[in-house]
Amino acid sequence: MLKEESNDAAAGNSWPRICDTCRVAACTVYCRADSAYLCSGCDATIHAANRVASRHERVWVCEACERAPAAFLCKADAASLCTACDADIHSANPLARRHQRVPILPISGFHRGPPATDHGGQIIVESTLADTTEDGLDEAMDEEDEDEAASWLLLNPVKNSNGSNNNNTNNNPSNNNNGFFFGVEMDDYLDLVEYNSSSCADQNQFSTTSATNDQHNQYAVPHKISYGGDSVVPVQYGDGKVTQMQMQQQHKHNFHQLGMEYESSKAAYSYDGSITHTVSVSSMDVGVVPDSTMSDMSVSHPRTPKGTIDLFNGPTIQMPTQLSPMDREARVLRYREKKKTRKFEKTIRYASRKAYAETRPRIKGRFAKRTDIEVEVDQMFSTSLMGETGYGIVPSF
DNA sequence: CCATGAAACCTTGCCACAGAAAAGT
DNA sequence: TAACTTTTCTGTGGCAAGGTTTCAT
Repeated sequence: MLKEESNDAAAGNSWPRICDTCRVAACTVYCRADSAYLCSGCDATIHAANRVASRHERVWVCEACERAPAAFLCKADAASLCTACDADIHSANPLARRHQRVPILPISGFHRGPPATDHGGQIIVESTLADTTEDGLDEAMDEEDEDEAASWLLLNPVKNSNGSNNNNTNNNPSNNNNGFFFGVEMDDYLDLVEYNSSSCADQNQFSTTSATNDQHNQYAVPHKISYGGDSVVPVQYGDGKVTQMQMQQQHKHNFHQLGMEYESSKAAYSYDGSITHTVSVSSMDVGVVPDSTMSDMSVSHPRTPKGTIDLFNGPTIQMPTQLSPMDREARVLRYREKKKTRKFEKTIRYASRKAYAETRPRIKGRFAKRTDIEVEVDQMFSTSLMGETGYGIVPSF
């Protein structure tokens, strides 16, 4: 099975293979026409340059070794794997052998953002026209966006001082958090990490000055690189429409981004700089909080004890106290870009775990212990299935 | 227009277990 | 230092309980 959350590769430019073009970022795709390994940004730049370039066939780099072009897509893991890794991983144990794999399809056209697979395991290629269809609506919402975006710019001292968007009852004047805790998300949308880059010499590639919108898109949605190997499986429900629940979540996400007003939240923060151990992220939050953010945090910080968030280890993010008009405009623009790419679908990070969870016996919704008989039956089933097909198939329900 | 109760909706915690990562030898 | 073993921790889905919001009266 694939390794989980190994961020080592992302830390300190120790990627197995870097982009052949910029040489500052990890490669994510391999262009067959150019025989080049490219990062997302360079891939977008190069292959959006002209029609000929856009026809170059590319494949994702193997998510396991991150060195070779992917040859197979494992449906169970939703992972793109090279031939060697595929053989290695799927010969590890009988369960892994049951994973269904299909030859990976090349990417063509101009794709933007991270790899995503649909239900059929095919790569979703975003059209450059996608944005233009939103323009009308986007313009209509510009004014609203402006206000909303402004509310996100908590660094605005007026906003902070009047408390209109902050129910924080802590009146301690020395408290400079002002939403910084909750800025785990805010950070993602406003790229405050960039302000940290100057004080943190060993920042990863995201702090490079050539941050394009494409790179921002990497933050906005889970990306395979963030997990250093295992896959991300976006989940859509039913006909793919955003559910009411998701809409509400978005609403809360928009207006209670800082968690100050979200009363039902279980997160128990204390504003004197400590966090209690009851921080809880619901399953819905998984889709709301970009995982890349979480992984970014873990890039430089080792795993913390269960139930804690280690926000105070490591370098302190320096918050600018004033924003110039240009800074503000840039932030609003970036905010809008990310708003377009927000995804509220629940993200399944480990499809194999999902498969296990779905097969697991339950009592009133809770997982229950498997009896010996059930284990035996399961083993018999898997053995006979593998005997018949040679390849294992993860059962679908 | 306000108060009250009911209904609908939403959030959270719980459970077992495979597997990844860390820690120990 | 490498190899191996043990321990710790995470993520997964369905249900129930309890909290919140909405609506009718």
